[in-house]
Amino acid sequence: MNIIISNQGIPFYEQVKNSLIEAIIKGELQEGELLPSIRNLAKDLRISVLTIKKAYDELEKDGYITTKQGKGSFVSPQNIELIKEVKQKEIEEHLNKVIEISHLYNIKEEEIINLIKYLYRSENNE
Amino acid sequence: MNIIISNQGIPFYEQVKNSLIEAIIKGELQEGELLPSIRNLAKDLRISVLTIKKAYDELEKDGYITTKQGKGSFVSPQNIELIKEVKQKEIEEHLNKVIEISHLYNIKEEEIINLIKYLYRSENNE
DNA sequence: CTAACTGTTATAGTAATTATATAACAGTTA
DNA sequence: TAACTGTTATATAATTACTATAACAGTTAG
Repeated sequence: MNIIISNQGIPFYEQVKNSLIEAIIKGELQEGELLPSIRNLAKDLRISVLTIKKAYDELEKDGYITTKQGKGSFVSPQNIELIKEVKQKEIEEHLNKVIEISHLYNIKEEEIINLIKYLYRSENNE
Repeated sequence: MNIIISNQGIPFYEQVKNSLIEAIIKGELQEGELLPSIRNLAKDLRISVLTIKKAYDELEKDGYITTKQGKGSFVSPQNIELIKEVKQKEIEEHLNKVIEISHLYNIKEEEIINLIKYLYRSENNE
């Protein structure tokens, strides 16, 4: 598992959280698997234990992991469909903003669709 | 011109800024037109003069208005194409995030395109 | 010129968020 | 018991957003 954090506006704990969610979704972290201890991860990333704890707390709140004092944090059984729904809402929010701007500038639906097709292919070829 | 601000995470100065940009784009504020004085607008919206000033400062920095001490702030001649380019970059950023999530969840391009067509129509019927 | 508008700037304070170090406390397990 | 886990308290610092107050400065109509 690869977690890289950088200092660019996005809080450290968010970056850690997102990296772990991604790893879980990609299957790099399997159900029941033990996460790095907050102390170890903090040492590896050279940030505070409390910052890692905050990330883990949020992951637990969101149902991705469970934590037990003295034992560690474990990947929860994942309801992929549920996660997908959450992510689809995120997609909708982004698309709504796209459409809001499009209407303001009279950008046609067709243009947006072409742009999506273009971007979709660029990313696939990475 | 209608500016409404609310206390929901988005900074006041951003809301003011965005409202004015929208008004300019829609033509509600014409080139050369005098904007409300920072003091009046602050009084109307019941927020600090300095917050309005911050919004106006950013609008000036971004080329939407020009401000002269003692006279007021005026809508700049708009290079609509330039603005459109800026906004297209915003659109691209949103779409890139959409695509990032899509790839993570194996959501097909077709699904996204259908979603955008659907959202496009819903907004048109408002 | 003065009054009444404009914007500008300085000072100082509050509040929330993010991040930190240190240290003590508590559960688990070999 | 030692060596891991996570938890909690305390204190500090930096940044962002927002505020009030007040003084300073340019513009313009009367």
